[in-house]
Amino acid sequence: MIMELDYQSEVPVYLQIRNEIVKGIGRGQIDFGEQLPTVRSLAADIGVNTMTVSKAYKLLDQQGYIVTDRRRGAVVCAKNQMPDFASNEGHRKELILLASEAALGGCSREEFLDMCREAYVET
Amino acid sequence: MIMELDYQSEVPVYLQIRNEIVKGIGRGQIDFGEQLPTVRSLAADIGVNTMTVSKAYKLLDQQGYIVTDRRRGAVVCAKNQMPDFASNEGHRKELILLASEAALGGCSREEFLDMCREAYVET
DNA sequence: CCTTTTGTATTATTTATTATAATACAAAAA
DNA sequence: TTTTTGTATTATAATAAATAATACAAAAGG
Repeated sequence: MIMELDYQSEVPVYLQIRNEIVKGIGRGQIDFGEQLPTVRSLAADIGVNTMTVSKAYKLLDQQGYIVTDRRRGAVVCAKNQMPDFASNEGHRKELILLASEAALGGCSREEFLDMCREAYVET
Repeated sequence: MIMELDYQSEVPVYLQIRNEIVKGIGRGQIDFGEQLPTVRSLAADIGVNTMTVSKAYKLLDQQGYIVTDRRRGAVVCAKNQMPDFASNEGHRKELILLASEAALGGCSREEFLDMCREAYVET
């Protein structure tokens, strides 16, 4: 599994792993129902501790992106079981902050929306 | 100065202060060129340590939102001096992650753009 | 049966971050 | 001269992040 990590980033590694997997599912590089690599193999691949990957998987499980099972490993949920976006108040607040920064940073509403449109990849 | 802080949040207090000020400027609640409260008064207002507010001001200064001066205090920059948004790669990556989560979470591209449009308040 | 594999729990340790506290400083303004 | 400004300093405490080594329960494969 390809995974771009930035060890200089202020974003913790386990969160970066979580984010990369979410983007992978969103882009279609990881399929719904697909079995993720085991924590041990992924940890070896990217050169981090087993528990760091486990922490990422646990978070993905808690957020409803995957189901982890001691016996079956980690499996991506079905499309219709993914966590709802519109009802997530945290995401709304993130968008408001980003939009504020955009407005201050010289982006008109339409320019901002163009960037948002570009960020959303149709599957 | 009104400031909503969540001490249960995983976002550090100094970052929340920074974010609230950026949103305040973006919403027009804080004017360009306006003098911000002193670190001591804001710290007393919201009940945190002086250095916590100082850290927020220092970050805002480094990012180009305000100018701090030992003698003149903290002053919001002019509109045309605000940090550029479109060229900020970090913001692009944030948008891509959000868009991925939106796509997985049942938001069509248009629904996602509606949320983005709603988040951007015209001044 | 036995071995392997699974995610995770546990314990210990190290490092970095966050926040508080009390003090101090340089320099402009009053 | 005194006050006010942001910030530097030093110390301390609490929390978070990452590593390390080990262990466990339970299913799967042989």
